[in-house]
Amino acid sequence: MGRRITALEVAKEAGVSRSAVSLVLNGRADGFLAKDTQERIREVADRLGYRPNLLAQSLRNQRSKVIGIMSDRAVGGAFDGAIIAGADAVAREAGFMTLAADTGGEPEKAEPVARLLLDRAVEGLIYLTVGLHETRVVDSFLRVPAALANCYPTADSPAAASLLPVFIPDEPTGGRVAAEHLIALGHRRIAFLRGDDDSPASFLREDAFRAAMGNAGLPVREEWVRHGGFRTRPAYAAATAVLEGPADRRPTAILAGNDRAAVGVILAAANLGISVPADLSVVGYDDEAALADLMVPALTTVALPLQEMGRRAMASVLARLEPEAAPAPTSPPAQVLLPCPLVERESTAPPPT
Amino acid sequence: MGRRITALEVAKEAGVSRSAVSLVLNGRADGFLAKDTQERIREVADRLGYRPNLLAQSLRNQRSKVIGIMSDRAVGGAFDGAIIAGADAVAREAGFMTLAADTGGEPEKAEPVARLLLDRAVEGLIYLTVGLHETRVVDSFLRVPAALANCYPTADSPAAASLLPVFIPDEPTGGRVAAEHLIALGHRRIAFLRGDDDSPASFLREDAFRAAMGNAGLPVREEWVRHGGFRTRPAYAAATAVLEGPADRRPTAILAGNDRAAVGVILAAANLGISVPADLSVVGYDDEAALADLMVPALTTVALPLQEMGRRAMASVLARLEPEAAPAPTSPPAQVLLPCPLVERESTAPPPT
DNA sequence: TTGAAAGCGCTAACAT
DNA sequence: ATGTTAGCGCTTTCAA
Repeated sequence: MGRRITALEVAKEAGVSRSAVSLVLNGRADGFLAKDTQERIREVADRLGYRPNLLAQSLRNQRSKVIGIMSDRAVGGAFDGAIIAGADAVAREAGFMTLAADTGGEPEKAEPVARLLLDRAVEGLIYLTVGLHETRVVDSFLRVPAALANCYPTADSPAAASLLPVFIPDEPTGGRVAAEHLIALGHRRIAFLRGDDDSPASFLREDAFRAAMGNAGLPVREEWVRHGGFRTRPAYAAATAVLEGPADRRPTAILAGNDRAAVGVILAAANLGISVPADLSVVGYDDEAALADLMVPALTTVALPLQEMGRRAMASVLARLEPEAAPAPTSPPAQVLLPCPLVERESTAPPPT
Repeated sequence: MGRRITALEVAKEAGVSRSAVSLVLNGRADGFLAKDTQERIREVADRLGYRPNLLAQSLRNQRSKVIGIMSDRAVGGAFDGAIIAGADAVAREAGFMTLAADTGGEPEKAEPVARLLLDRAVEGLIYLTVGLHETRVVDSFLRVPAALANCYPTADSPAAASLLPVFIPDEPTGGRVAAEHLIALGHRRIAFLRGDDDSPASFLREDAFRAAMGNAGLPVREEWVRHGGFRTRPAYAAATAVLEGPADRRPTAILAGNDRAAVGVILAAANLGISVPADLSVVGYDDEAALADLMVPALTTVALPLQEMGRRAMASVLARLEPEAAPAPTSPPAQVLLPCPLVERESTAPPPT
């Protein structure tokens, strides 16, 4: 492992002082150093393959240019991955790197992990969760600019946590749009499969469904509003129950709790000989990568703004770090709802006549 | 943002020198400092909430305790995520953190990204790819202990790259095991859907299939060996073609190129009224999270050792960093094939009689 | 225009 | 058993 070139060596080789090197490489040399001296220094640095030691720079400048990202599950899932990707892109744009760590699903690890990140001198912190839910904000998050993505503070979080910017999906609108899509296609007999009970999104989506039906003057048949969960198998069972019976007495469309549940619905339909979308329209939720667009028929669904949550959370942190570069809105709203666009694919069509 | 406590402040408060603090906190104090002094220092450090600045430590010790992980695609997918998770777990175990970055799919970014990581003083480097394939190893990877996961060096890589430890799935064995599973169940009419042509895994799996059939004295029907790709839709079409015709003239089992293709097979079978696994057994490959175990019926598949590749790659790097702690095997083989275990679920059964 | 010097927070060899 | 000192690589006054 070859030793790295230091600024001092560049200075020697170029026959100048190491402050000269520093000045030139930081673009502060104009007016101090002769143009050709600057040029020579740059040339030598290049030739020697000089690269500044970012650790030393960080220490000296008290500025690490690193933002910490914490996830509540093992970093690596598709959901948190997309959020991190969004955050990372924005960070890199601004010359920052991201340092990611996860709590491995153990909430009590949040504080120690955050401290570890802080020990590495991260300048800001982002906490994100795989599914939308409440999170207890730990004290470390109040020590630097921070933001929450896909989650919001619990009531027992430190008081100041309520000031943290929160970026979450606009589930009410997403749920409404999904229902309205079906209604606009002409469906009147629409079933709703609610997701897991421990997710706030499940109820938000159900409420939105009911509201949309009400707005359209359509009745909600309670026997068609059932728990389907967030996984394929239970949804398969729920869909089978709803779909049994003659064609004129079953729903012509089903809104599933999420994409995995929608897969269960499609599989159940196939098993019953019901053709999607000719006889039954199916709408998922999440636009889960490598799932929704992978079904045959491809799944119409509502996309979660995963990347966008990451992007916005990072932007909000960065804005507080460099006020001049990206002036924050006068009074940033504590909670931002990001749109969940409908992604129309093949699994929805007008109802059979 | 509250200022952090430094070791000097702890020293003052405890009425000792800052070297005393350093010694105690690094466990080198025994024999130098009185027990009760040590105790007092620890107590004060705790009370003040002192935490060493890891940046300063890294600079001083020339030891950052950080390993860089590079991925060829946007960090966040399920495949690279699992590899990173494995690597990260091993790193954390050893008191290291990981700094992840990706090339965003642009090979020419590999070098600059690696340099960025090196500028942050990472002590080692791991390169991983989402799918198994060749990669041009960049020079930066030869400057520190490094390893490759799920990929191997191209011929035009620097000569020294051939010495890099490589951790890849044992596709030949995996493919063989999949075929033998079907054969052991009693299947004789087995079709094979090859994956994408640009993946070495596709051909490795096909060769393994042919070998297993040969070993069992079973004929390979060329019209049942077709290109199915790695995505659902083309596989759906290929499976439909293979499955048309009367039950006694079609295969009783299909080996798909990967799990997504297997989903296409299952969907195609459903569409043709062929029941899985009663009339047709289906085997996937990859054990893609949130896909294989999510189908109904759940997919029998061959698991890729994703986490294991990450784990082993990290262990290999760490071993060279701390020779005493984890003595490397005398002469580590340059290329390690990691087993791909069969995961038996519901989509396979004995053939119809 | 340049160079010397201080200091970011830490560790370790050395002197006391 | 304790304190002093030098230095990791860098930036930034300040004096020359």
